[in-house]
Amino acid sequence: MKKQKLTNFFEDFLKKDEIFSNKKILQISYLPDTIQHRGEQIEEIQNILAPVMKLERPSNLFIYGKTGTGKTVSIKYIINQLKEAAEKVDKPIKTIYINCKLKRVADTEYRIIAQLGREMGKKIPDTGLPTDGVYRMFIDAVDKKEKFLLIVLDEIDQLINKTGDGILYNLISINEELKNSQISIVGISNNSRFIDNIDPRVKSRLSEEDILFPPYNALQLQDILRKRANKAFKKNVLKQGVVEKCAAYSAKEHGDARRALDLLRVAGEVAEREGSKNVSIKHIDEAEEKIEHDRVFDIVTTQPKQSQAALYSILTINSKNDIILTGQIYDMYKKLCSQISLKPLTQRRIGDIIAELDMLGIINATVISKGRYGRTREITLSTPETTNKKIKQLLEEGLDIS
DNA sequence: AGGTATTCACATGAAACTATTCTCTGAGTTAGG
DNA sequence: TAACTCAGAGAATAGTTTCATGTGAATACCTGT
Repeated sequence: MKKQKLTNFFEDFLKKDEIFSNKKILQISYLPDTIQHRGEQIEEIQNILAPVMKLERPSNLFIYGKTGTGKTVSIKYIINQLKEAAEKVDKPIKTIYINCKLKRVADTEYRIIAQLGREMGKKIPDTGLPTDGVYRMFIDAVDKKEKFLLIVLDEIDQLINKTGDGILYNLISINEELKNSQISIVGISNNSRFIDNIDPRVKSRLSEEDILFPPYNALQLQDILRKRANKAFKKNVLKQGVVEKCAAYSAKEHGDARRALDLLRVAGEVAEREGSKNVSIKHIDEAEEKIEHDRVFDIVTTQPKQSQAALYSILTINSKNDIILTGQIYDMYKKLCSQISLKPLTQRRIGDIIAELDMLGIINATVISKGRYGRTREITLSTPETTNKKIKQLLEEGLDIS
């Protein structure tokens, strides 16, 4: 009896595959073979980088634009083209793409240089070496024979405000040490103000050229979505208005194509799980909710214990009244710590943790001044009541609270 | 009444410290010739 | 004598703590009317 059920389940599961024909296409890692609505920018970048084919050093380039405006896709597309072309005519051109946001891979000066060195074929350990030693290794590797190196640093703003702008300065000055080779740098950043906060000497040299990727508007998003959806979904699966709704939703949020694609994919998954044969607007609403829900849960469960404890304190106080202040949280937190025998952190640190939770969008914390009665953060929760309860339960398990 | 000074309750910043992980180096040890 | 082992010095990094300084506006305190 049981066995029967099981096989049926899997059979059904297979049959359910009536929605997607190729889900990969909707994933963010997918590289489309043509890029829509970014022709202007791509052409501009190509023009700037083109001299490298004649073995002249192209200008350093700085690209900025909000998330999901096609920066990464475009540059990857161009790099691929360049690689192919260089191979064909046998020019010594090498490109390296590094995403500076990747935790524990490329988010410090040492790791960036180590990563670059590895790309050049050196074996560099994760730790233990002095940073300037790694610089030497990298420079030696590059300069061994004549070549042109194009380094793309994606999400460079994350790196800089974590570690300062020393890296950029060093990286730019490497050129002076190289005898045979030359380096050009392409920096990609999400926020355009970032460039104003760096050392002016570095600034002028890094952004010899810069290019702005504007957000997509709703129509462009629709185009992009439709093109990908045609390949990703089976025929006639998407109901009328689905693509439009996805596009509208994301256009509202500063034209983030990544979001829109995600939304479409999750909507498909929701429909699939439901056993529905097509994706309707209802599924999009559900997907929207699910994405947010998943995001919050994911963040909460992956936080370190101390942050979880702080969050739990906030949730506990919240059930009594609605305006919460830093001091109250700290008191509650200390009580909680002795209860679960956790070594309490200082108030200074808890203040930072609260700021972090705010950044992650789990809570809303605003600094307010209450005049004679001091200055503090006023904290409210950004998630609905039901979610809060679930989060609290989750934390109780994680923190072993009886 | 109107203006200035205080004061609260933290925020915010910088530096120093701790613990962990990892490499490199050179002294001491071992095993084979 | 070459190969191996192992402890100690140095580094990088994440996560804190310690110390120092900053801050916005409700109140307390004056001051001249």
